[in-house]
Amino acid sequence: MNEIIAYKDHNDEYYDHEIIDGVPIKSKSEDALNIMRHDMAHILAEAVTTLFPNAKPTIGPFIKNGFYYDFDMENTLSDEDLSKIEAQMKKILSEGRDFKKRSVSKEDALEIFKDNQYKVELINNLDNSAEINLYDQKNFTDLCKGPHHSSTTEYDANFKITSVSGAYWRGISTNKMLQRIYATAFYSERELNKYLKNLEEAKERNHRRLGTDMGLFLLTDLSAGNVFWKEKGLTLYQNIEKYIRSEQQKLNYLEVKTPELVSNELWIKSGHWDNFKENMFTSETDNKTFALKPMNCPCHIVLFNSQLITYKDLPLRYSEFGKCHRYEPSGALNGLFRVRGFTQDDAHIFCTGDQIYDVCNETALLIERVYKRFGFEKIKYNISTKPEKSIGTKENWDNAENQLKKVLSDNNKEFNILEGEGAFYGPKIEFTLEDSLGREWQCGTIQIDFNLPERLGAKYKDTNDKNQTPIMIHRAVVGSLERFIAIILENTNGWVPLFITPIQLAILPVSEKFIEYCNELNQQLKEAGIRTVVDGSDNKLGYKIRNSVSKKIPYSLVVGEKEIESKNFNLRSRKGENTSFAAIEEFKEFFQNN
RNA sequence: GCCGCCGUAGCUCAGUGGUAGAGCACACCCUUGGUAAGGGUGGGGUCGGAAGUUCAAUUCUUCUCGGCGGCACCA
Repeated sequence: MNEIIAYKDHNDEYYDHEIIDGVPIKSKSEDALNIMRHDMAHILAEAVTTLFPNAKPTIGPFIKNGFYYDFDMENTLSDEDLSKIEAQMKKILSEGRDFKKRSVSKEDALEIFKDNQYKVELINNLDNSAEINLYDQKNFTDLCKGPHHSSTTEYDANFKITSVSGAYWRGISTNKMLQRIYATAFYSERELNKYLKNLEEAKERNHRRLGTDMGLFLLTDLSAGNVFWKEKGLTLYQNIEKYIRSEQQKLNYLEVKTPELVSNELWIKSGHWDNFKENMFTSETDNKTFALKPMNCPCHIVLFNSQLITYKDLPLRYSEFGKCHRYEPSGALNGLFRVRGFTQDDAHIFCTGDQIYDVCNETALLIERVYKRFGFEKIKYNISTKPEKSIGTKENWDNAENQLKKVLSDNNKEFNILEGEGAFYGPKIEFTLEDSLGREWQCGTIQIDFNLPERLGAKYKDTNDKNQTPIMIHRAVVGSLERFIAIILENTNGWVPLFITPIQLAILPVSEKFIEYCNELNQQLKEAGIRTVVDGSDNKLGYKIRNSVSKKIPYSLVVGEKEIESKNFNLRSRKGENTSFAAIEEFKEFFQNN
């Protein structure tokens, strides 16, 4: 079967009829899958309205991996309700449904949906000249522009309701909250199961669980959204910091540390007080108002302004692992992904307009290098351009945008342009990495700023001894260290790269007799900079191995009579593979090089 | 902040209108062991917090704090 079921335009917008320059959508294609998912949304709506006649369907689009439908209804849906709905959907599918398109006048449409204020609102928002389409199926009619398959009998639909949650009507927080039913759907049961398994896997890899099991950090209600780092977690954190620092030093960054608590005088000047006062932690002391810094940039400009800077000093790169605090709404907090106290691997580079290319180029390469080192190979790039409301001249914007584009294209990177998505103060590149479960995380950013240096009075002397305002480039590589640690943990299921892992090697004495030898060995290895631990417990070897593997220690070293006699040591990987070393010195090298 | 669900031992979780239980972990004892769990004994919980209903609340109700899934937000 390869028939045409719909068309799409070049913005991937779907149409139920042929359009100029349209691309046909063949059955069973990726696009057809989306259409099938939208079909399923209608099936879901029929099931819900059958079981709950008072439920008012609102909108129900397809989304990545599935679809949802929002309903306004009296009773809140329980898990049992969801099972019932799922069963009802299966029943409907076994009967099969045809989707029949019908065009009606606005008056007729308003009459048909008169009991559903949401559909009425949608109809009233339609262009008066627009054709109003309905899709009829047995027991259900929806206002819908389509397209749909002509019948559910054209494919197998394997679906599962995954969750129910609240969602504002039209996504506006002052509107009524509706109940959104999420579901996933695929053609084959195999694909469905694969997807569900992936969801399970993601749950298993949850960084909160890993953090607890591995003894990395503590999250407690004593300070919601702030992390208590335990010694192992801090080791991880410091190793990440150390590596990024070493890379930055190669690029002549000047690492600084600015106060966490700063007078609101600075935030008023920078404009943050006006815009984000409600989201800042403040303190009244000595009749003055202070705020915990929500970002580092104004502080770096304070440092910049404290000295006489000339064109010879540019580009000037201030970096800081800056601890910032933002009052995030309670519902936004999410493990280490979204916290109130976080550390940015921040830097601000002051430069001239001519230096934008070089600075952004070195930064883009830095970001890529760092991601690779942490095991992320797939990176996506977006460039956000001038929004409607912005400051700075058109010329400056064009220059900056072109330089950003040139950086990426010169490095043979494909990128998307997000028109008008830039900040009001300048364009940016965003770096998004993809993890081993296919999830995407936006981490790095390079942002050009035409505003803040001017606003805070930053100046440098040019070759004519005239004062000029520098351009400032904000950049972050991993973004928030806290969040990045969560990403790394979930990406690797706790098997973080060897050079940052808190404990690299567990030394396992075969019996009590060898503990002393192991302790000496441990001391030697520690002095060589290897992070080791001795398991001197009264357990059998198999148990010790199991234990060190479950604590995510990547290597173990079994030490007994055999090893001590022969001086031949086997480094055991977590998978049980052994690498033989003729002397301890040899694997010092192994750890230092990995 | 909003909607829904949840909060019981260090961890994962069971359970009940009559003040609690398992597995793992931990301690001690036996075992001195060779590559993913040897055996025994034992300690440990104001059942998130406050108030209410009740003869009696961990269990029911309300409030509150926190967590999770979304929505909204994210300089």
